[in-house]
Parts: sequence; C-alpha cells; structure tokens
Amino acid sequence: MVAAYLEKLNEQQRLAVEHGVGLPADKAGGPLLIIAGAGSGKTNTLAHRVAHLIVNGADPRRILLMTFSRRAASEMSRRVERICKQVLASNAAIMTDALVWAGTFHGIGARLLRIYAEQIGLNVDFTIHDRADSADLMNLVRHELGLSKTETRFPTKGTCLSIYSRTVNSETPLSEVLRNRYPWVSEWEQQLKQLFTGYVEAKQAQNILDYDDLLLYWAQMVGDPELAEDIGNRFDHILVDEYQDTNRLQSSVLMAMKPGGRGLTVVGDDAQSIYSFRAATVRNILDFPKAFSPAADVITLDRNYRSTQTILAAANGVIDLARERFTKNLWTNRPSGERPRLLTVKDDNDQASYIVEQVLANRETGMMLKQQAVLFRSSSHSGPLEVELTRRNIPYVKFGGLKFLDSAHVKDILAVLRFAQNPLDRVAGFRLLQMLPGIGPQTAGRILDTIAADPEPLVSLAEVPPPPKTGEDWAHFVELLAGLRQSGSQWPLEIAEARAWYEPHLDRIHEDAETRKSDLLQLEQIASGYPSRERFLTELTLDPPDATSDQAGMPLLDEDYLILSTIHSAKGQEWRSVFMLNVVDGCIPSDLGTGTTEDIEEERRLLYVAMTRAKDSLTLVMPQRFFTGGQHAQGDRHIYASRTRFIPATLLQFFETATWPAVSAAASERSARQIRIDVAARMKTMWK
DNA sequence: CTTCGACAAGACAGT
DNA sequence: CTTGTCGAAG
Repeated sequence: MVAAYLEKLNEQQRLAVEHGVGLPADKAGGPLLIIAGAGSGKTNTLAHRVAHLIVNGADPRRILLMTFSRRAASEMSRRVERICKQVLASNAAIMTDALVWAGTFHGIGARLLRIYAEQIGLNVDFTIHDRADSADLMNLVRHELGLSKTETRFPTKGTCLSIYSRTVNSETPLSEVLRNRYPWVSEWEQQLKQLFTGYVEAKQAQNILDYDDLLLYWAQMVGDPELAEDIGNRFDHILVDEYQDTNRLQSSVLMAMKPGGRGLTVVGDDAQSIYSFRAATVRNILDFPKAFSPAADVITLDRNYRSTQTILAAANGVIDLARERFTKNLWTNRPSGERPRLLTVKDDNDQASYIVEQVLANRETGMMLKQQAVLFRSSSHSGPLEVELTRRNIPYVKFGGLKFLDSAHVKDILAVLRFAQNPLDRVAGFRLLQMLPGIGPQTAGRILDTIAADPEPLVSLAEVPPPPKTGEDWAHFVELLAGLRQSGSQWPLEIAEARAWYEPHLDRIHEDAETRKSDLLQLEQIASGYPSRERFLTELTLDPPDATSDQAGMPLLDEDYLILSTIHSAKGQEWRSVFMLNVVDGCIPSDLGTGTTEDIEEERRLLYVAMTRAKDSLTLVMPQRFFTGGQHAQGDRHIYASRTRFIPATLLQFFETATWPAVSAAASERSARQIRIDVAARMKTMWK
C-alpha cells in the first residue's frame, strides 16, 4: 500500500523518498546519493523525503537540511508543510515549524559555532565578515607588512583573498594551489604565507570570522572525536541539496558528523556543477558512494518533467560533448515543440530590441512576464537590455550582480552597527572614522589602536582627544556610539539613530544623496524584521538580499515583471520562455580565466544549465558585434564574435537558425536614416 | 605629516 | 565603477 501523498511520484522518486524508512533498525538509514538531473523533480523529491520522514515519526527538530541558499531552504520548508498537511492535517504546521535546522552550510555553521563557542575557545560574540570586508582586512595587513610597495607588483587584495579561500576550502597546500591556479604569483609564496599568517592573527585579535572560517572552525570542531559525536548526535537525518557544488571542506564536515553515513542523504547532478571557482569539486558527488562501507545506495532521477522534447534534445546534445560524463541523458514524455531558436542579430542594441519585442509578443499570447526570463553569463551583459526595458517601461527584476549591500552608503550604515557590536572590528572602525572630515588613514589607525588597548573600547573612545580638524562632528560621533552601546534592547530604533547621524555626511560625500536615502529607508525596513542587532548583522551577511528588487523602486510582489538573471543565480529555477544573451565565444566560454580544460568544461555546463531552465521556448541570441568590457559606455572596442564553441555545426540540427530583423540590412539602414532629424536644415533656419 | 582632490588604470560568476 | 598614485594645501 502506498500513502496517498506519494502516488504522484514516479518509481525512482518514490524509491528515493522511501529509502531506509520503515526498514528494520540495522538496515534503516544507510547513506543515500540521489543523482537528480535538471528538471527531474529534485526539490519535490527531497521535500517528499523530509515529509515522509516526519510522517513516519522522525523528530523535525533533529533533521538538518542544508541547501544552497536561504531561499531554497524556505521553499523546501513550505513544500514539506504542504505535503505533511495531507496526512497530519492541522498538526502539519506545528511539525514543520519545528524544522529549525534548515539553511546554508555557512548559516548552520555560524549557529553551531555560537552554541559550542565556549568549548572551542571562541568568543561567542564574534562578528562575521563578508567577502568585501575580508578583502579590506587582507588589504590592511598587506599594507602593514609593506607588501603594497614591492618592486614588482604584488597581487591585489582580491587575488590574495581568493588564493587564501581556495587553499582553505579545497584543503590543498598553498604551493599546489599556486602551481595549479595562480602560476603567475608563485614567486610570492613566502610573502603570501606571511600575509595569511597576519590575516589570521588580525581576525582573531578582532574577534572576527570570515565565510571560510565558518566552515573551517566547524571542520576543526568535528575533528575532535567527542565534539564530533556530540554534534553528529544532534541530528538523526542530514540532507544536503546541490551536493555537486560543495567543496572538500564541506564534505569533510559531513563525513566527520556522520562517519558511517547513517541518516545521510545527498542530492545533486554532476552535469550542473558550476561553482568550481569557489573550490566546489565534482569529486564530492562522484566519490560519495565508496566513502562508506557498505557503499551508499545510488538512485538516479533521469526523467525530465520540465522541458519539451526538442529543448531537451538540444541540451542533451550540448552536454553530450562534455569531456567526461557520469550521468546519462535525460528523457521526457513531454511532446515536441518548436526547436530552440539560434538567432543572429547585428549588435547588443538589436539583441535588446529583439528581446523586448519578443517578450511583449509572448505576453500578448497570455504568457506573464514572470514566466519569462533573460539569462546571461555575466551581470554586466544585461546593460543595454536594462536601458531598453526602462525606456519601454517594462518592469523587471534582476538577480545576481551588484548587491544592495555592496553600495557604499549601505556599507557605511552597517559599519556603524558593526562597530557598535564589535569595537575591535578594524575594517568597520576604519571605514567609520574616515567618514569624519579631517580624519584620514593615519589618524583613524591611531584612534583604533588606542581604544583597542582598553577593555571597554567604546568607553575609552570618549576619552580620545578630538582630532583638531574634525570639530563638531567628533562630539556627535562619540555621542552616537555611546548611545548605541547602551541601547542594546532598543533594536530597530538604533538603525534610525545611525541614519540620523549619517545623513549629513551622506549629503556631504555623495552627489545623489536623495536616491541613496531611500535605500537606507529600505534597509531600516529590512532591519525591523529581525529580533536583534546581532541577528540582523549575522543573517544579512550570510544571506544578503539577492535581487536588485530588494532595492527601492522595486515592482510590488503582485505586479508582473520580467526576470533578468545570471546563469549562476538561475540555478534550480524554471520559466516557460527563456532567452539567453551573448551566446558567443568570448562570452560563453568567458574569455577571462579560461586557461584550463576544466574551466572550459565548466562553461559548457553553464550553457547546459541555462538551456535546461526552459519549459516551452528557448532562444539563444548571438550578436555579431560584441562590445568588450573595460571601457566607457560609449566606447567602441568590440570583437566580431562567432557562435559559441559549445554548439558546433554538428549540433545545428537541434536548432532553428534565423536572423533578426528579417528585413535586409540596407533597408534597416535607410529607415534609420529617415528617423533622424535634419539638424543641418535646422541650423540654417536658426538665425532667420 | 596628513588630508584631499584629481587623475589614470584595472574589472566574472557569489556563500 | 573602484583602487592606487600623484601633487597641492592645510
């Protein structure tokens, strides 16, 4: 007999859901790997598995569910609740609300570290640095060590942090990382070691963890057998989504928590591995089964429910050419539709015009804007399209690229809060102090040194002699921080105080103060949703709002809007109609950093991921003239691009090739000429 | 000694 | 658009 809520699953999905549930105790809960192809109902299957566990008596508080983003975690919780409702009726909400351990690896790591802080000699009040803060700190150390003034150029702060991060996340010796990924900086190995030592010391002195530390400390923590057992025993079931995009460090953590693999389920698809630049390794998923004895069971979901037969055939064609393949091709029962379009246009302006025209035409046939998406390799590629959409008054939301939190004024306000939370945080303090007139790097550094020596840094701040040229502003600043230090319980109010203090400086520093002020109001709005300053800072750092929609002026949620997204941010999503920009060599594969074969292979998987997002209609657009980056908007540096190497002539059979606009080039040139105003004639009549 | 404004050269993807 | 460097001015 099959429970009603499992009836809609196919045979493989049901096997994955029921695996180990209801078996005799010694057989139950062995490790499980689910290879889930694109559109194979992965999220649904995982949600059913969680629900099935709960319905069969598992304690939801003892289930650890790790996903790639917070958004994915809350989506999963929602689905689990819906499924449980069919069985548990009104109790379902209570049960699934108890599903408290759902989040990203980093988020879960931060929570566990706060719980176990004392036992591992960590100050529980640590603050977390995001990528930019970490890079700034790296830069401070870099200057202190005199590495910024070397004869030949020392790598920039960003590169240094990337090297550090990769070394940590891939659990690989520095020399090897340099040899394989950064050969051009290998001469600096000794200096890098020195820099990284200084960086680690600085973090510890300032009570700061960076993203990598959340995993690294976690891994160290479970390296102790007693702690490993204690932490592992908190959870009866651990489920990990998107396993192909985890790195060595993450898999080490998992293996230490569940050495025998009991209660461990991982889900992923090696064909969709697109995060190796972040040290993710496809080996995790490939080596998972034999990491245990007896080996983990493997269940493959290869039936695609998303795309039409024709779209799937083209996507399969692309991934078939991959150098290494581990999973088989997807199949579907969905009927064939139109073949995907492979469209040639003149340049990126035409590309934008075409997409706007097509999107509007689709909407005429009843396809909401929300059911359509435009994907691109790199955030900057959507520029001309965004201009055109704005001009034609078409609402859109963009995922990926510049973040709300990356804008200077938002960082400034957050620095106020971070400094109040952790006065040892030099990056925040540096940023804050230098906002005051008359204070530069030197003075700021001296002040921070002085107060860091005091057990109550914020109290000693009041005793610092006011810098001569800062005037009134110094008193205001001291007053603000004294207030923030005391008003711990007045949480959402604090951010208003910080804003009130900041706005005069904002006016002084930035031209476009008004638009920035509305961003700050927005930030205050977001802040009011969190219970405390500490939670706000932690969660905002770990899970930044990921669409520009979170900024002021976003379309309301019930409005219709077009989706613009980088391919990376499109992971796990689907739309009826998908357009992809710049399907040309130099763009995909990107001409930056595509030295190695592995890099190229990853770009191929990116194209595959993009194509498999489409349900009914897929259009790949190829501008012949492609403007290269690194120049002003009006610059004219461009390349004559050719079709991406991932769609060689042998694959053209899967596509409908076309050119747009359909009219001849000469005709379009003429009509363009007619639209122009006759400036010369106007000049002649100007003085009459 | 320090700050500050002006100027010239790099940039991807994102927890 | 940011970051490093320069020279002028306090």
